[in-house]
Amino acid sequence: MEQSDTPCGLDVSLEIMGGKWKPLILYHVQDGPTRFSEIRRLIGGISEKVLAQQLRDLVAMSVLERRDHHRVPPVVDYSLTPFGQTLVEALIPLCEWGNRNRARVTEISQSVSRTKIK
Amino acid sequence: MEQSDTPCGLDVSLEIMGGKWKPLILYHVQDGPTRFSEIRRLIGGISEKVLAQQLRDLVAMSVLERRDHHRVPPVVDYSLTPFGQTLVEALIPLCEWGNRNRARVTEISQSVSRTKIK
DNA sequence: CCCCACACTTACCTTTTGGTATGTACTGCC
DNA sequence: GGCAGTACATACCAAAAGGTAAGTGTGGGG
Repeated sequence: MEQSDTPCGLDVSLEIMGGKWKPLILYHVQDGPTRFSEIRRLIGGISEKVLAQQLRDLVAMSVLERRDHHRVPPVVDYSLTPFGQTLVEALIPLCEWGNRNRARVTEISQSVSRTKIK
Repeated sequence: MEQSDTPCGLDVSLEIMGGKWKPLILYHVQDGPTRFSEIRRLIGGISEKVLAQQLRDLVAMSVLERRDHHRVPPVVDYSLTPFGQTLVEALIPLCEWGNRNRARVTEISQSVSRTKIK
């Protein structure tokens, strides 16, 4: 399956943060411990099931740390591990690129979807 | 659907290069015009159908440029547009992160899949 | 007493993504 | 003459990802 010598590390990063939501999760957790429901509100559009799933994945990859405050009703929060912190730093240029090009990208993708309909 | 004010541009970048293969394609095209079959060989593991599809997407988003040399048997190559070049630059930190952490990530993901089996 | 909030889990279904196999028009090589 | 290679398209199918709706146990507010 792997037949190239993969000089580029993208396959590694994608194994951890590949998927629609994981980069967004990492980004929104970066300002300190964040609770489940707060992450959900920050991202917007993600379902509880999927968020729980992806958080479990990220914890398993030791990118995030889960803290259960053992209170009832439940209080749990998530924060970056030092390892996760380095990933987020590598992610920041992509954030900036996205912000710089937001207008252009929305414009292009609108014209693309218009030509698809016709 | 979009209910947060999305201060982070990741959603924009992900719209363009989200998916399993697109970042890899961009990476491998960066050294100049590259032919279809060459990209395929460089990446390894991608099918013709999917590659053709994603190349079309990337061209539609004006990240890549397609040149048909109008020869038979067909000769076509793909290269980064100036716009695409800026994206690849934002992608490089992730490559480097992946290369730095390749060993660690493979180790972790192996122990994860082991615990899943048991 | 009723309902909501919390942080999930589970069952079920739809959508998206990816893969396989085949075909195409043509040329160069043996 | 037959086969490989080129850059795809197309039909069909399998797998993965994601969404919806419901349930869980508890406590606090009305």
